Amino acid sequence: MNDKKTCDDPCPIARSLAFLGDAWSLLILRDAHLGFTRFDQFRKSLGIAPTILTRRLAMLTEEGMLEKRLYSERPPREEYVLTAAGRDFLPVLVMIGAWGHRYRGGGRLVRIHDAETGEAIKPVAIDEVTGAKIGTRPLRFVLPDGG
Amino acid sequence: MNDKKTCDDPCPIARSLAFLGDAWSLLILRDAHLGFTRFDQFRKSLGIAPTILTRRLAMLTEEGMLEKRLYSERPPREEYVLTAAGRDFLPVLVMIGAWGHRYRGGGRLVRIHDAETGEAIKPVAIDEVTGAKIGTRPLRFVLPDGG
DNA sequence: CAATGTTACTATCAATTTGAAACTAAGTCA
DNA sequence: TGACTTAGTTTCAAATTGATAGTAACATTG
Repeated sequence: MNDKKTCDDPCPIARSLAFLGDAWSLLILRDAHLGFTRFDQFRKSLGIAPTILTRRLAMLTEEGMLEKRLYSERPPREEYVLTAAGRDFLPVLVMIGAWGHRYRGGGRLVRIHDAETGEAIKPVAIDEVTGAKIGTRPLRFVLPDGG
Repeated sequence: MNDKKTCDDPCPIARSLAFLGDAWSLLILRDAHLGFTRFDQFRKSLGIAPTILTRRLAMLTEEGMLEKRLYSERPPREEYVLTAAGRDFLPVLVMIGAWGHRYRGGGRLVRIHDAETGEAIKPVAIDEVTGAKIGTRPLRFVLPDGG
C-alpha cells in the first residue's frame, strides 16, 4: 500500500497502518510480548527471511513500537524491546487473538491465562463510559469540526 | 508473506493473518462497519485501484468476513455485506482506533460516540473473568497438550 | 593461535505483488 | 441514439518479497 499521508488521515485506524497491515509486524509484536527481544529469536520463531526481519524491525523501531538497546558492549549486540506504545498495543493483539479463537478455532490453540489466578482469560472490549460491550450498542463516527 | 499453513498454527493471531496483515483489508472492513457495501463506495472512499479492490473483496469474502449479495436483478449488481465474523471483528477495529487515537493522535481525528447517549466512548479491553484491564495483570500463554 | 561458533545482519536476484491507466460488459435513463 | 452507472478486467512498469549465500565482529574451544 502506498502510505501517502495516512498520518493526516482523520481516521485513527488509517493512521496506524504504517506497521499494521503487515503480517510480519504483527507477529513480531506478538513475539515481543512473549518476551523475545533478539534478532535470532524472532528469526527462528517466525521462520522469516533475515532481509525482511531487518526491514520490519527497523520500521517498528522507527514507528516507536520497539526500541534498540545495547545488551553487550563486546561484542556489540543490540536487542529490541517494546516501548510504551508497543506495550499498549497488547489489547489489540489480545482482541485479535480472541477473534481468531472464535472464528479460526479448531485443533490446538494457544490460550491466554491470568498468571495469578491461573484461569484462562475472556477478553472483551467494552466502552468504559457505559460499561457495554463494543458491538452491543449502536455507535456513531464523528469527525469534529476543524476551526 | 507466504501463508503456508497459518491455519495449522496454534496461535490464534497467526491464524487470522490471511486478511489481517493487509492494510487495505482492514480499511475495507472499517468502511464496511461504516455502512459501505458497494464496490464503488469502497473504491472512492479508499482511493484504491480497482484491481486491488477486486482481489481484497474476493479474499475477504473467501475468508468469511464479507458476503456477496445481489441487490439488483436488472442490471445484475452485487454488494458486499458483513458476515457475523465480520461484525464481530468490530472490537478489534475499535481497539486499533483507541490505540491510534492515543499514539497517532494530533490534528482532527474521528471519534466514536455512543449513538444513544451521544457521548464519546472509551474503549478498553478487559478480562471478563477478573474484570481487570488487559495489560494490568501478568498473563501466561499456554499451549494445551495435544492427545 | 587456528578453527569453529554466535549474533546480527547485508548482497543478490528471481518471482510475486502492487497499483496506475485504460478499457469492458451489462444494463439504465433521457 | 448517446450518455451514464456499476462492477469490474487488461496491461504492464515498478516495488516488494523471500530464499540463499555471504559478511563482520567478536568469543570459545582444542
